[in-house]
Amino acid sequence: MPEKTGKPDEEQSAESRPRRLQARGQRRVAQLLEAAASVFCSTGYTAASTNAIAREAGVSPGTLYQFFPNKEAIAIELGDRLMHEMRETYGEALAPVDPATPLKEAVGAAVDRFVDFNCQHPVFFALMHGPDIPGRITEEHDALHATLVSRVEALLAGFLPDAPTADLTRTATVCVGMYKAGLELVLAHEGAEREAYVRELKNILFRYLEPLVGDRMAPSGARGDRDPAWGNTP
Amino acid sequence: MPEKTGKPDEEQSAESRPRRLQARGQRRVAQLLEAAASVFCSTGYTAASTNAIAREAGVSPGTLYQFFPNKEAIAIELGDRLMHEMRETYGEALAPVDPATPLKEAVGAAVDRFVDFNCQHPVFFALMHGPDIPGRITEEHDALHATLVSRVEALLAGFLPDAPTADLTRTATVCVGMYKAGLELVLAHEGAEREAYVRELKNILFRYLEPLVGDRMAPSGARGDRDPAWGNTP
DNA sequence: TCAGAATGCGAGCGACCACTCGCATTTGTC
DNA sequence: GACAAATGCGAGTGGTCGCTCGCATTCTGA
Repeated sequence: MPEKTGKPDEEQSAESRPRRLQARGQRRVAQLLEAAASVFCSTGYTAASTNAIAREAGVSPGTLYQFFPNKEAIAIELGDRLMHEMRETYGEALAPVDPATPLKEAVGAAVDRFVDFNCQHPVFFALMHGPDIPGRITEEHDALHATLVSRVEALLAGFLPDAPTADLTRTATVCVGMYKAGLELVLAHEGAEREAYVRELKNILFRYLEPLVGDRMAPSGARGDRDPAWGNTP
Repeated sequence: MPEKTGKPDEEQSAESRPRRLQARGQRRVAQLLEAAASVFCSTGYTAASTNAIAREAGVSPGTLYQFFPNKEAIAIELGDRLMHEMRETYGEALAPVDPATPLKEAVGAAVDRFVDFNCQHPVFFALMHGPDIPGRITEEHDALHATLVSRVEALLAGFLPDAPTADLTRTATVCVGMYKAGLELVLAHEGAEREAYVRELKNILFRYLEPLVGDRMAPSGARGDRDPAWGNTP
């Protein structure tokens, strides 16, 4: 629809933005993305209306469509920017794990990184876990998910070279699933309680993996040195 | 609503169903609920259109509204029937736990019960976890969630009488959250792989709780008798 | 047998939403 | 200053969806 008459000058397919964004335009785009993040966060993707996003940004619906060809493109641009910032902040390989680090610290560091990012960008969780989101976002989410799983799988393979691949994949999938569930709990609380849930998430993952990895990675000798169970302040 | 609350004089507020359902009508209701379950399962609540439900049931939209006042009522009736069947199957107190049973068996039995139910009624999960569902369903879900949390909390309190209430609540919340995430993984697989995920879910919960409960409930003596790690067939 | 209730239909209504169009205003560039 | 491009507006358009209405058919009970 956005393409006009069938003239042979084929620019980029269906680009609705002007060829060059002025400073004002870039400001508008940022403004609109911020508003979209807010609306997506509070109502989810499908329930968010483009008119509501425009209103939140203080512009008219027409202005919104001056910069985005459709509603999906807003979510995609938002997702792309978040993804980019994530990779930029935490390196190209998400949460690279050195096989020499003790399991406890590896888990703790990975959890801290991702929790930090999600706490600073709550819309990321909303976009990646909404059950209604459109195609492109789902692709990005699936890609991220696969990356996470295969990375955890690789870490586990270093500890368990003899384990069947199917078991490794399953364990990695479980880890990522538990991380997501824990992240939801973390984001649902604030302050000290949030920190407590972060600790519990680390406990979950560590205790799940510890018997698989074995004593090789246990920080001290006997397994009897039980964790303080409640409220071990890091 | 199958049971009519005893209102003496005034007509029930906005009751669209006929006063007495004939056999045909009861069949239609069951048919419509089954169709709704199918549509809700595949598209979620909000994306499911009443016309699609009617079409799936092989009736006209008007017929659907002969038996349900609105779309929400369909989901509510479905939720009520599932809730009722759940309580009927597993007893009024959901998964009642005898404080004398070992932790491992208690966790295993509870997980098995709920997994069985959710595998037989996949729409239950869809209804209870959709982010878009209307008020009444959310209330029911919250009630079920609170029941689960408080029940786990009570179980933990039996093992840890000295622990602060906030910690008990948090641990119970984590357990329920992990159970939900595990259930999602279980439902996403089939056959042998599904059973493997069930075992992993039990492992997750057991290993998380074991260090809290302590050796008191460990089945055998030394903690060195590690689980076979992979594929312990119960 | 027959009145009235229950069941069934499907076109259509109103509301909402993603998105468009014509036109006015501002900005960059020469 | 002049011109084009970029920006901005908001009523309007087409489509979907929840739901209604009038009317036809089938069943129940006396």
